[in-house]
Amino acid sequence: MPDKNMPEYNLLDELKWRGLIHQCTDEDGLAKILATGPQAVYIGFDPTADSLHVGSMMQLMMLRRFQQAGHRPIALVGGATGMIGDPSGKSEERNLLSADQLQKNITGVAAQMRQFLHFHDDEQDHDGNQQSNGAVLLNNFEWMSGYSYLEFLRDVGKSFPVGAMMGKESVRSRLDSEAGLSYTEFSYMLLQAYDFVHLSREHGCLIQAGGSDQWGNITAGIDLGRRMLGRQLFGITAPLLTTSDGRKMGKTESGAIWLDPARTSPYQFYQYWRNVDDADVMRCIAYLTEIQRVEYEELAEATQADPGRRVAQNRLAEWLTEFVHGEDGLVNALRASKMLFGGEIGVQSDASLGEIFADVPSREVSREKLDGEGYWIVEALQDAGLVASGGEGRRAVKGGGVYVNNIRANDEKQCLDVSNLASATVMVLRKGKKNYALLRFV
RNA sequence: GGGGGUUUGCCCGAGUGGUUAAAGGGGGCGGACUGUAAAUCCGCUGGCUACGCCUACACAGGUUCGAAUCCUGUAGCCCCCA
Repeated sequence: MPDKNMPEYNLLDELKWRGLIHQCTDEDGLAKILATGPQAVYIGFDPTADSLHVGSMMQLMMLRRFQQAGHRPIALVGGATGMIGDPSGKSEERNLLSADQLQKNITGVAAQMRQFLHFHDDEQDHDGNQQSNGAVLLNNFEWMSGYSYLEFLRDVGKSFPVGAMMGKESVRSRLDSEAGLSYTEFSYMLLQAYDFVHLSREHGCLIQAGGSDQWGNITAGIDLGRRMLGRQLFGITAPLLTTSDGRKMGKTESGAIWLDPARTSPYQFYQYWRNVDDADVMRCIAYLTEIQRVEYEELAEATQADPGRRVAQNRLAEWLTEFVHGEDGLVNALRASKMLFGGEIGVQSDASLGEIFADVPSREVSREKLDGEGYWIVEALQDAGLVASGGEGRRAVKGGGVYVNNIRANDEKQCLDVSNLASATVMVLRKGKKNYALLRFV
């Protein structure tokens, strides 16, 4: 139950001002059932990796917002559907995952969801009311694996007009393309549609949310619900998180931004958000954070007035980093940012350097290199992996793009020795603005 | 099956038998400026044990003191005729 003492808060209004409603099957109907009491809401997650990335954050935050409004979120991981692969928005047939990999992915993803959702029914709220909207994690493999092909065709396939399937954008675009569409992928829609029916029947779930690319799958589920159960289901989609020029957010040249700190360190995560374009930052804040409307307006105004200060970017980066990686993660990210974008790196301890430069690639080099005539800087750059060849290294130094402990080195013949160490065993090399590498002398 | 054309560095694209490691552009990488931005401007952009050496203009051979540039063959792409 929603906390009676909380200020009355209308979920749909909240979603609306945040721009989170892209499409909705029956908004008035949805508003009505939301008003009647707690509802179960489901969003499906594709376990394609053992970590979620920022693309899934939208969906998780969506569930979280529902939960905060007193509703029960159902996070569905697609153990079964993941074996098939959703063709929506994909230009090619997907590789199927092995059962082992799938299990690993589900475990990893489920752990991350705890950051966003409360999974247990709380004992009682302070009015003594039973809190009963703990999130539920389900895996559709549970009900799909035992379903025989024949039964499925009789129960589900029978209620599925091919004409409607052919009309879906996801199918059509693939049929017209060269890549084509396999029967397996074509059938994906039936599985997801059936999930909705199953959840409706077993968990009383009437609402499915998702990204706008899920519209076709969601409406398929709604149709199936009407046919099989004679029940009115609802669908709501959020816009995709894209940049102002239409590219998906959360991707960099070097890959996706993950929630798992082992894949994307808090520092990288923080930096990604801090560098969001002015044109995109307010949308990110609305979509991904719980920053309230008043502050949102202030940030928008501040950005408009003086974009150079980047108050909105900083706030976004700090909010998200703390939310996903905790206070420690944020502190580390801030410390590393300060060091990496600051001036000269003075003498540090090995431990603190190691922590700050946790993301930075490091190589071990024999300490003897520093003896005698020293360690030629070009060779050091190569050993650190910052340049591919000696020639490139020389050019980089000549062009003024190489720094040792953040001090520019401009002599290509320079040799490094013990005095260039930033800590007992570590030297910090940098090429250009942001390319760091550590050398550990052992 | 016959005839013609084309093939250049990460990509596009110039190229005279002799400073051609190959014009120009794009991209990439540095630098300046800036907001750890965009735009702009500047430099670099085959390798090396480096004032020198090596490998490069589809591939293999040949003609030349000398070839990306001429000849022959092979392969890829394009066009025309049957």
